[in-house]
Amino acid sequence: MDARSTVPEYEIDEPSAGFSPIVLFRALSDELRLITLLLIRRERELCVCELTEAFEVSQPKVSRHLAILRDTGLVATERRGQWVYYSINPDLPAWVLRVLDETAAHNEALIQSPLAKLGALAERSAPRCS
Amino acid sequence: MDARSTVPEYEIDEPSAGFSPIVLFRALSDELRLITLLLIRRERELCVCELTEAFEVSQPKVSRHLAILRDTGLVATERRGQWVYYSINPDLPAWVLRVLDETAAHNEALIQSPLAKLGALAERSAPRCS
DNA sequence: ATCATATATATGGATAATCGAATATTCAAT
DNA sequence: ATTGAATATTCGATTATCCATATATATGAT
Repeated sequence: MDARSTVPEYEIDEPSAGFSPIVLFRALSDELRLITLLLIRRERELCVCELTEAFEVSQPKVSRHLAILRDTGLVATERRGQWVYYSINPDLPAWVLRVLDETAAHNEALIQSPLAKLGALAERSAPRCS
Repeated sequence: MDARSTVPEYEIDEPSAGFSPIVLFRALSDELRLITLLLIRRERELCVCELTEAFEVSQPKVSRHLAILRDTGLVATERRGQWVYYSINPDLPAWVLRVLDETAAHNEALIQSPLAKLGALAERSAPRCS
């Protein structure tokens, strides 16, 4: 019996080792997580407060989903001052990147609204948090 | 508040209309479903009893997951005699096909075991059920 | 040290996903 | 019509997921 195939809960064995597609798809199967990821991909990097603003949801909610994306290995974090910036994990396997590319290219409407709320801030150097 | 974004439970509004990535990824986030889909993609078409054999799991379990794949719009069914054959939905959006291609190409190990149990039956004309 | 801001985590409850087992349904053949 | 094989569905129970709320940690400034 191979029925013991219990998919782990967002934990990955090694930091960037084998990238299980099940773990990947499970991480992408939540709307807020998927949009968050696509938004980060689009904006290069975003901090928690910016995402909280863009989505108009509670900060713990954003933080929790970001933690899942991080544990899955999809995003990397960098603390700068009091802010934590999330970006696409540079060590992401190429095929995963292509999956994200396809998803982003054909679902632009997904990030439309939060992107508008972020404002055209491609050139910002400090987070636009309150 | 846009917290009312409750992702429906494997039901899709129109048969092959807009293909929500969240619904897609949710369908792919179960191991048995993903492997089933990749196996069907690889073998062109498979009936329930073949899959039941390949996975060594109960028939209702296979059937249930196949129903989810069908409701999601990923697979199509065709009844021939007493058997129901499942195949990749020919109307699948191209980007979804590419996601499946990438996943299949870089996770061949996933279907290795069930594929072996199926045996080399590329030329079979009748299902290899019991 | 204290305070304010940004971020992370813990707790409990509600909802959803999954399973095994039992039962229906469908078709083909007799 | 009855039987048998293939497939589908229902049921109750278990488990996983998600949320809101509250609280904890971390950083920077005073």
